[in-house]
Amino acid sequence: MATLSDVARRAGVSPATASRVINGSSKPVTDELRERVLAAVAELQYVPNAHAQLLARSHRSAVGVIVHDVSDPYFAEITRGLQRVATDQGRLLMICNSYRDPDRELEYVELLRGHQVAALILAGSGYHDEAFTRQLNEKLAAYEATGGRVAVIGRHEHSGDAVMPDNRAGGYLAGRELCGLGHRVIGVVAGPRILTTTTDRLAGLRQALTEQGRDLPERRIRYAEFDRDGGAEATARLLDADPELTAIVALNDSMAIGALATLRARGLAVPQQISVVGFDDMPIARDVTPALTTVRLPLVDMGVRAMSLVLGAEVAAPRVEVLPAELIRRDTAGPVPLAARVSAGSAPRARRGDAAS
Amino acid sequence: MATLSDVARRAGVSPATASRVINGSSKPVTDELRERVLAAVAELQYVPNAHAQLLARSHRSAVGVIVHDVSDPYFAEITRGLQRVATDQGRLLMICNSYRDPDRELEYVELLRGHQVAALILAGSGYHDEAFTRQLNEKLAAYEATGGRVAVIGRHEHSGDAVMPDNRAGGYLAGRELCGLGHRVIGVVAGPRILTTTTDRLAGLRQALTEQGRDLPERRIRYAEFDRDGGAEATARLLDADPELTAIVALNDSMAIGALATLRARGLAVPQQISVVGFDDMPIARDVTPALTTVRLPLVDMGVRAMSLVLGAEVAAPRVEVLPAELIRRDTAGPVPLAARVSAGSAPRARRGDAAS
DNA sequence: TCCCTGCGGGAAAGGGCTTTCTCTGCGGTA
DNA sequence: TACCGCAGAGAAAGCCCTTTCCCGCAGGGA
Repeated sequence: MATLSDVARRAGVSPATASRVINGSSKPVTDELRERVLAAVAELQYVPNAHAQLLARSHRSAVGVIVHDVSDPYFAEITRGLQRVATDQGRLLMICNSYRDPDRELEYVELLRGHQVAALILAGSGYHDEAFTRQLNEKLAAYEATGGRVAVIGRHEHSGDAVMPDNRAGGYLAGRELCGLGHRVIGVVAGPRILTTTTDRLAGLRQALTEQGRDLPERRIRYAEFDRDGGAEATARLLDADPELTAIVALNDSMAIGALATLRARGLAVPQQISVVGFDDMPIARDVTPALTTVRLPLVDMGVRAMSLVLGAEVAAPRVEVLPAELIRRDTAGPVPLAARVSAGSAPRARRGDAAS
Repeated sequence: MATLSDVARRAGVSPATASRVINGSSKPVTDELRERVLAAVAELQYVPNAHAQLLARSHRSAVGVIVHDVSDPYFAEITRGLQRVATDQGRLLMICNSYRDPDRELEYVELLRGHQVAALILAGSGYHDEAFTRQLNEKLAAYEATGGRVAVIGRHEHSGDAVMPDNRAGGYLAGRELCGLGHRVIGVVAGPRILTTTTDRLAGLRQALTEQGRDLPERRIRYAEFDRDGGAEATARLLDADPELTAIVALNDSMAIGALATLRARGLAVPQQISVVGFDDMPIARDVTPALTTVRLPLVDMGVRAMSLVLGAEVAAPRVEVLPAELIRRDTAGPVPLAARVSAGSAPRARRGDAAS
């Protein structure tokens, strides 16, 4: 690889001058030398060594991002928002996939710190794990102590800037919608229970049901991976345990799609026999058939906000921006079936009648 | 930020010793010093400066990857394959999204070269653009001249190692399938015509139709963006121009999903009234309703192969691995409707009869 | 006793670039 | 004519590590 001094030698100038020409320094250089340098660069196909540049400049400019998986639509959307702001400000993004492995998350914090990023953004659910949370906070604090900026998206841990989708309110919306449609026996296809996202959404949902005089016993909740196959499998288990289910809330859209697949496989008509509500409103939600009723989160906006926080002026008090959830009514949630409505009261009498029909 | 010499000073050793401890060098260090260094590292929350390390080691280890967009399922799958091999070999991946902008692609080649990557992988369609192709090849050649390895996935440009999905054969399979089902009036929802992927798939499709005595006039092809909305829009235009269409081939699955959306909006039953065949078999293809009949490409495997080529032994002759396409029959392609079969001969007489019915 | 060997540790030389500081030479002013 | 100031170029000092080379010392063999 050609180096800067190769270029300088070839152009018959000092490395300093070559550097100035190449980087468009403010220091003036005569046109003749400039031309010679540029010619040398072209002839040698010279590309500056980024590591050397970064080291010499000791100029923190890149921003580190830790997500579960960029190719997961939830994070893809958030990343789109992050990217938009970063590009506007001429920042490079370093994106790392933790695949929801806490250890890997910790490692990536160090890795990114080592790469001298100007800021760090952690997106995705936090964990109900005391030890991990403490460790993470220590690392983040150490990073902040050296001037690094940190923001989190959708997790509570961090004491500093945060962008929070209103998961709880979203869960509430889903619950209220189904209650309004007359459903009483509602199952939940949930993500891993160690994730705060799962428990937050669940809490909102439970609150809505309670307010409407329904309940949400643990046996109507199935925890699985937060993806399509997890949703399919959890739905199957739910159905096996409780055939009287008239509605399912999936705690994200991927799981909802898995749920729809299982329901289709079992010949259950959606929404005539059973309703489904998803969560997140990822792009594909409108294209499945029937189109998915779901709770929308402003994902791109979340990314935009987080990056703005982290690149904006430093403020003494930590800022927490809560972004609202919104119910998107499409075609997977309908009124409770008549048969189920008859047996609605959970009195044994009604149950028997239902079973006999 | 604490530096190595801070650590060394605190531990009362030389930077050399500190470095050896931290990096687990093969050179032996007494336990006492080791402990002192480790303690200092912990106290100072020391993290090595990655740029300095990379510079000092001058050790090309990372691999650069340029794709259209990692969050596009097509590339997400390929990337999964790349990642798998890279992780096995302890390589870091630097992934860049070109968003199908040739200039950005060129820039990223330089950027990655500057970052001293050991190899470069370009995934995604090439362009019918002489000037760009030449420029790209020059840059790649310059990189290879300095010992860099290069492989491309799904593009013809490069003269070296390549992994090629058999796009042409895939197009052929789609065409043969539809002909076999009796379709005669087949429309194509195509990606941008500047992409070689588009033209390759189209060529295979055209060959199949020709062999079966059908033709594929330009007016039955609509070019649009290679995504959902492009597919939806192109389908609408196609339908407007040619209401007699009984089948649509979408040149990738995203477009196929857009096509299904348009057909649904217009109340056309799939596959009873009109058939649809996609391309790529991305994961969501099985979850749309009806499940998408499509041409599968071994995406993950393509990534695996490419990374293996590039990290494996250097070989004099460039290797080109062609990976086969496979037709996946699901539910969107069915026999041509009876009405259309009657009017199959393009004789005016039959047409009139059809219109009267 | 002497020399050689080998081990544990430090000094110092890069690695390639940026940037400050210094120097030279020229034009302009007193 | 003497001096000042400034423009334009180069010398050199980092930036923070890694790794080679070298040194001192202790132990073992002759």
